[in-house]
Amino acid sequence: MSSQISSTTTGASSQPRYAAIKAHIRAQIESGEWPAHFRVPSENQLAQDFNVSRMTARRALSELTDEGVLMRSQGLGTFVAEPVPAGSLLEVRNIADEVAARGHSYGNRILKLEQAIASTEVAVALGLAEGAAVYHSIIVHLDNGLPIQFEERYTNPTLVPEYLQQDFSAATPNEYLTRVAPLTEADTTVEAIGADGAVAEALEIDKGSACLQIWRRTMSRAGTVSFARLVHPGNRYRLGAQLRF
Amino acid sequence: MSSQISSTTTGASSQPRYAAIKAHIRAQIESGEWPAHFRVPSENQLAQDFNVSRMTARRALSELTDEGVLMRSQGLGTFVAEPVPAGSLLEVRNIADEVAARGHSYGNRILKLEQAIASTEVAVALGLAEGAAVYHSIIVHLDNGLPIQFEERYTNPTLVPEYLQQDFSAATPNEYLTRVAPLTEADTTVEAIGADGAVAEALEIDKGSACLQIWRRTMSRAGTVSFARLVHPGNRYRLGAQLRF
DNA sequence: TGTACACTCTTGTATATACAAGCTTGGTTG
DNA sequence: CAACCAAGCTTGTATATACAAGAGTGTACA
Repeated sequence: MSSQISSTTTGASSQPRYAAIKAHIRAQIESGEWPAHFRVPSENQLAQDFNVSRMTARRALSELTDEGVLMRSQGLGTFVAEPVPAGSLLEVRNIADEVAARGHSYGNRILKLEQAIASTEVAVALGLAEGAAVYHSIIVHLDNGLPIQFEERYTNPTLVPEYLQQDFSAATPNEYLTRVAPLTEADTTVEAIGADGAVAEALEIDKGSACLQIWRRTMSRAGTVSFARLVHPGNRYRLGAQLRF
Repeated sequence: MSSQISSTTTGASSQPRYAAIKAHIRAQIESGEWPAHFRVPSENQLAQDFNVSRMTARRALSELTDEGVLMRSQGLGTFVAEPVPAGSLLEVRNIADEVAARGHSYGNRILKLEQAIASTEVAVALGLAEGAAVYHSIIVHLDNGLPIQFEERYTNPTLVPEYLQQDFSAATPNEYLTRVAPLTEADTTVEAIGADGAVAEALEIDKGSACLQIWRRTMSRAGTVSFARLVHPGNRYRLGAQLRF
């Protein structure tokens, strides 16, 4: 075949060729032509359609995947990703409820559930003495099987002595804590970070990829109940907050 | 030349080869061996050192660049990026001061400065009637010449009638507004978004790449002064907030 | 009937090669 | 001395090719 449209060697007159392919795919998605879960043409198909090599078509698909627009899986194909879900910061809502509200299935993986010794930072946050015993849990929350939150939590054992005995596959820590110690106040800190090793592995993303990290200290009438670090993959979450000061 | 260490064709026994190169570079940076602005070995050099092709070495460098670890520029080389600067959400600080506090040079580009008609959304935010006249400005703020904030702002002309006459290359809108209408309150919303076309162009990043977007409505005793949308490239900014409720 | 195997399509990794284009350096020339 | 130009480095784009590995399909054989 084939037309051999213009120059064989590139030249990059103005924009690279893979950009045109990316733009085309984006347009199809934005116009609604290709809905979520739609199967995108294969690398070879795109290469043929746009008269470029497979590696060039591949680059377009790879970049869109990095940007969260597409999802790929070896042997199956490339698919339009779901739009990023939106979560709320202000209401300290249960992540399981958020997922359910989207009509998705909720799941979690309990990576750690133990008693530990408070570091200086944790002790200060919980209002305990350094070296005091605290409960430490690490849980990954799943939305349709896909990790969307890494939760590392330190809990005050004097206020919630039965924390370690809970079945967190049934009710999330947040749900349990708000039930046994109704919260009156919370400090929250938001930042954008690159995933470290442990987080990257747990969330099944590349080390260093962008995440939203939330630090939250929840307080009840009796004192500081819990100190949590919540990390969301940037690609799979969106976060809104109304702050007032 | 060459050793031809093992198999010519890949095999991908466990981890891809570019991962080893990425890990090596990360290790050098984390150990402090390669400080910010350090010039990383070239693609050809790495290819030789690790006994891979240039394209494989290139992949390692490209991915680390996407992740914000490195910076590349054609003709010059590849360099270790500065750690992402941290900004504050709570204190509504002047972006110029933030930049100066880091010892960097501040600059800006004024893309738009005009009178406009309030859309429904803007009218509601500013407490004006739909269709009322508002001042509209778009400014890009630069840190050492690199765009770090896209600021789109709607200002209430009844409270700040001389807004359009200001020289915003000398004092940022924020600085001017806090001087003429001391703020008493602010609503802020934070979310992670993919850059749209206009933002991507202004911030010199790829369309769709991750950004922190802040909506902020500032109020003074006399009423709502201004409604701003601030977009930071995720790679070049970090944001902290203490929320309380 | 049912299991195993081969075939085919997909994405993933890796290489060798070519040329484009940006920046620095050094030499040549006016 | 200054201006210009060529050489040599860098990264950026593009191709053709090869093999690896995951997933589905269908056929042949026990």
